[in-house]
Amino acid sequence: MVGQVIRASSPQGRFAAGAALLDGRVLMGVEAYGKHLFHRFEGLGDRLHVHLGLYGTFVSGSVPAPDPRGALRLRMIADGHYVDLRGPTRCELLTAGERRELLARLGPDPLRPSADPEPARQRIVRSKTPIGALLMDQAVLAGVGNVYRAEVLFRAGIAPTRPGTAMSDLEVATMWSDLRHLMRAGVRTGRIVTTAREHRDHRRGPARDEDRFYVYRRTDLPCRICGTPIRTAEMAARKVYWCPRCQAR
DNA sequence: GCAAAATGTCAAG
DNA sequence: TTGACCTTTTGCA
Repeated sequence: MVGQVIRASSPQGRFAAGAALLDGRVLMGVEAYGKHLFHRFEGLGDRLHVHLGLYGTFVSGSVPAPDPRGALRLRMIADGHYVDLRGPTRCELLTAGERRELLARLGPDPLRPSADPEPARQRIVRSKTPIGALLMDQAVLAGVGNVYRAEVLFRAGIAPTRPGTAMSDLEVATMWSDLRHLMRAGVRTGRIVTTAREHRDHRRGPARDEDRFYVYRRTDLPCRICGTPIRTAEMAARKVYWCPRCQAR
């Protein structure tokens, strides 16, 4: 929709004032930092800031858009397409200063080509906090969530409970490049798949849903590598999953 | 029909 | 660390 005049509305009403400000403006660009999305509009200093949170979703399609149903926070229409936003934890207009403050609280985002992992490495190796909690901290790394935390630790063979201080520089560097690789694949395909082809039951074609992860949401199921039942526990307010044998270190 | 869970964050204590 | 919040889907009765 970039370059198009956007028709914006908030059928639910919670973002009615904001939508009215956006309506009729040209969308100039859209950018993501970690889990935060920013839209820039012509002639408007503020930017639209969207954070989906746990259950926010964008749904898009070709016009005509279906009649608004349920709680539809924001609908944008341009160039024969609509984009519906439901359930976000944030949908607001931010001034340049507010945006700067928000970005200042974020660690490097593995998806951004220019990101420098060094600040993340320093925070990790200087912290006694478990690596499973550090990976969820957006001030350490921006964009990593509960799926990537569990999966990247499995792929590295590292227990989520390991303190940051017990992480080597090489292990941190390896996790960073693995996150970069996995998250880019996620952007490219629109879904998260962290299993190597040879570790899926069906090795040809796109991964089936139940084949996408090594440990995430696989409590008590056998580890794909060693058969040991996958364990789960709360860490950093979310459930973390790991294989007690493959991630014994 | 209702509870619980879900790729998350923040304020309060 | 806990509870609140945003909304939909799924599983159970």
